Amino acid sequence: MSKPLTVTLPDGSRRSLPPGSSAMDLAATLGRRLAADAVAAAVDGQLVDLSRPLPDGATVAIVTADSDEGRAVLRHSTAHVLAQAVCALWPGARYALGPAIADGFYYDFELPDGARFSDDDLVRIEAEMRRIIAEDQPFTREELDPEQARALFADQPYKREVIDAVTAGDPSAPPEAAADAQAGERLSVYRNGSAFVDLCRGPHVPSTGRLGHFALQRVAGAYWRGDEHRPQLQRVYGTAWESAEALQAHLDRLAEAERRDHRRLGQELDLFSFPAEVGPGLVLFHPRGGTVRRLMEEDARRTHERAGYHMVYSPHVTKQDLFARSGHLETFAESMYPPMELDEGQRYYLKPMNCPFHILVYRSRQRSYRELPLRLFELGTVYRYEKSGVVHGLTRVRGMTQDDAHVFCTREQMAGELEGILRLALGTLRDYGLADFYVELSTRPEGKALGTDQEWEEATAALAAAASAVGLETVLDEGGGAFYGPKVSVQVRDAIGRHWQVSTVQLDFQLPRRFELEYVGPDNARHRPVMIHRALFGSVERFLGILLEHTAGHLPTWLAPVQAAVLPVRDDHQGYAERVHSTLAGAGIRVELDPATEPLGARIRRRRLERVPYVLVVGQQDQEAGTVGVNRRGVEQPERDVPLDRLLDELVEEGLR
RNA sequence: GCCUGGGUAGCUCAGCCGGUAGAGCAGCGCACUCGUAAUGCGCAGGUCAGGGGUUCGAGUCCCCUCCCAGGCUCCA
Repeated sequence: MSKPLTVTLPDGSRRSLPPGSSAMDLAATLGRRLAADAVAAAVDGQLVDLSRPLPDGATVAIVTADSDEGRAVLRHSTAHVLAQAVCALWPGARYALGPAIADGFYYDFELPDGARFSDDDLVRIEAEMRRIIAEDQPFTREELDPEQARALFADQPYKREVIDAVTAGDPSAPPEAAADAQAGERLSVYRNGSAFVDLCRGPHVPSTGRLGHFALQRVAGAYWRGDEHRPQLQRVYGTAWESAEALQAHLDRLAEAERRDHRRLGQELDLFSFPAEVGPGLVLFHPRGGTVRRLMEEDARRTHERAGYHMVYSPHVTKQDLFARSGHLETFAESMYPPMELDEGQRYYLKPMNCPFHILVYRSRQRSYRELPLRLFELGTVYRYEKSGVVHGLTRVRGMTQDDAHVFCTREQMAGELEGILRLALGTLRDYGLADFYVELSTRPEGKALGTDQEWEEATAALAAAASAVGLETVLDEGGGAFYGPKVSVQVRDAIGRHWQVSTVQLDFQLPRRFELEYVGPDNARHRPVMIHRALFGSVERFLGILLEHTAGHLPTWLAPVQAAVLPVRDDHQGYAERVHSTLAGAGIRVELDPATEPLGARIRRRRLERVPYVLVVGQQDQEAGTVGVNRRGVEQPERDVPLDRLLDELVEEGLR
């Protein structure tokens, strides 16, 4: 008779169990519900199968499917079932890696004879997976030494490569599916059903019957181990959840993101388009989108002038020498449009950045310390030759306009300038209705960075200080800085929880040196200024895209291309409608009139779908009383008999800047 | 750049085994004059992304190019 074993639960209490008890046994003593929801256990912080015998004295937490860890186990187990199904349907298929990822899982395959998956195949695979799940096959763990594992996976070259990498202690071994083994140690495999076995660290759910709330989503090509020189495999993506409700909620979130897609809204609201005739990543702004953009740009100019910036302009093309001197041709050439040959071999480039021009403005004459900080601002249109596979709507384009500025200052002024810029950025973002931010601090990149360690440290510290001064949560992005300096960026969380990089602030000691910038100090000696690159929107186009997705097209009233529509109930109210229209238009409101050529309900519907903030209905009573019926965006019930003066005040207050 | 899947009317999409193009919405015309999310009838609208090939015949099959989507790689 061996002694009972004792384990500690997460709340600090202890339990005694018969010797050899597993986590599943423990869960059963804690409650039937818990046992039913359990998918794995955390033993001393290590995730293991529920069936694993518990060591005496361990701290044990039961992991349920509705936790992040539990969902990861669920998803990984579902990925195994996916591979099992594919192997059943395509005998001879090779399977590579199949980890859990955010919201789901994937598995990479190489099918016999170069076969490929189609959408119909997804349906077949899913049916086979449901069959496997219905059989409630147990997942069983086995441990093998490397030689046994190689023999077991003799026909699976990708698995053998993983075994070799893991047993060799290769640090580049794929962590997502690697067996948790050191060189020379045993490897674990998991079996379920009679035919399927996969190299895997685990843990897994006890049996396939625990799975089922999943959906296969799409197929995609993916390079083996992310290397574009290696074979490209067929990847199947899916999502899996702990319950039908959680799965449905996720699918609803995806549908909501689809409805908010700025490319779709851009078309529906007639804001912009990307005609094939123009080229990928190149935007055409229509009148309404043009209005929004004009308002954003006017607002940006006003804000920057108030903050002590000077407006400058620079050309779209320039000679090669300028970008050679700035270093862009060395470090950025891949993203530049090819040059034009002009004037007996002189090469001109489309500009991918504005900074060299602003530097030349600075350098156009001698500068005194009394002029610093000198802040030069430009809505600068730049062109970048983004790879064809990466352009995406307004958020990744080949031609864009940055709200770009360069601040030239002394080292002493640097900290104050950085903090001021961050405050300006946050104020601007709040004006657009964005409220949930954090700051990301990007440090020195590997390899390609210019400058001394000491400069990088000083610059990074200055940025960190500014970030903490504005009181925002800061996340470190190791090695994410530009080649010429570290970066602080403001990340925005949008209405459906995604985050986007918007404002960026970069410190630069390099360009002032390359261009030999100077100012004359109070000591009458020449000094080198520091340069700060910064953009608040990032690019106007991209920011508009983010804003459209965040607001689902309900731009703040001050940005709405049409702020109000006036709808006469019948033809004989047309005269009064025209007076309402001209009153609002005269006050600077963007207002349109919809004559009574179709039923009122149809006109209201159209304007609501257009997201017009104020839909104004005027009829007999209004005409007699000098009032309007007001439909406010987002409000179901209209408000009747609103005096025109009162409405005008409201519109001016909300709609004008 | 790579992989896969796409491109049919302004938009969303149907179009079977190759037999010569269809719907809804939008547009235009006429009628309707209406108090809160789609009035009715009619008309027009197409180089089926572009080019080449196979075929008696191609939206449909094959090849090339362009563009789009989702991934992969990249993202100063």
